[in-house]
Amino acid sequence: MAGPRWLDPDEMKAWRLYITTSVDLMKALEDDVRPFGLTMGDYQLLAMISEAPDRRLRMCDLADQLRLSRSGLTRRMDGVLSNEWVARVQDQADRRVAYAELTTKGWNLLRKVAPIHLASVRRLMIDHLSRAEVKAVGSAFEKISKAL
Amino acid sequence: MAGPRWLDPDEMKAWRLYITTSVDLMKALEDDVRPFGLTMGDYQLLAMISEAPDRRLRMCDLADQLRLSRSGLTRRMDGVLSNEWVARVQDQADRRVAYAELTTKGWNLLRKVAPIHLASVRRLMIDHLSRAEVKAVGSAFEKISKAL
DNA sequence: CCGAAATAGTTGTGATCGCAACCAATCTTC
DNA sequence: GAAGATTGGTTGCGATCACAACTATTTCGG
Repeated sequence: MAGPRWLDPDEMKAWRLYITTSVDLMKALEDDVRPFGLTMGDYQLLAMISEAPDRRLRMCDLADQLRLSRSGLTRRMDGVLSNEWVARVQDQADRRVAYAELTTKGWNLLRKVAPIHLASVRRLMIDHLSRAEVKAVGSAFEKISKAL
Repeated sequence: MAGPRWLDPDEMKAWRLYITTSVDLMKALEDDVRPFGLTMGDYQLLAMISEAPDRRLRMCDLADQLRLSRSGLTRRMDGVLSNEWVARVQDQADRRVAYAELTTKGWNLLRKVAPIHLASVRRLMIDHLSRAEVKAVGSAFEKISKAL
């Protein structure tokens, strides 16, 4: 085991706190959207579509952005379709393609939930950080993301 | 919607990159332990036990540290038990209690995999960050963790 | 001490999600 | 323009995990 350098205390601290806290943080965010009948998965799906032109997105692109497999997205759509937050629209030009389109009902729900979710993100994370920490977290994950 | 303050660009960047990159990062770490027949869940379980006195831990404490429900841990144990990486040891004093104890086989596996996993953490995350960013990530998640 | 409450762990059930296999539509190549 | 490759999406299946209900053991109040 001529192995790689071990992690020094700062590195170990960053790594461990990041890993364990991330799980807790996600559960806390989940708790805050549950009263609206949403999971974080649903919320992120709605939010993602809402930012696309015409509030619609190809299934394919949606899956990529949500980091879901195609089959994973198909199953997640079941829920938001039956709740009529999202409608399925078949593309006329390329008949393989389906769009996920936010309904008025979905849009209204999102407008209601987004401020609550935003407040959660502040309360649980952002508001505890100094300006420097916010910037450092941003640049750190930007670098990690680019390297992936 | 007299709502809370929106996120400014730095805050939004930190939040979004953190959320999306975390998913990708976890998948990449998963890929690196898979060749050893391990999931990250298994790895974290083995690592957690290995650091406890006598390399054994009460099921209960293990579940808390791994952020698993009790039933979740019971099911996860199935895998590591059948692979004989961990043994189940009943407490004689309190017969409700079971310990998860790392076997020699499990310990040998962990010694082999740990350096590879460590190298992954460096390659995928730590080595891309400046010293200041490492410290900032550590202190940021420490604050978030304490607030939870 | 004895019954009630608390604690440790497992099992039934249902949700989520990935992989492999599949079907359908489009594009490519000769 | 037809065969083969590629792309978009769904379905069968298995893995993971949480919640609720359950059993077994221990602890506590009176």
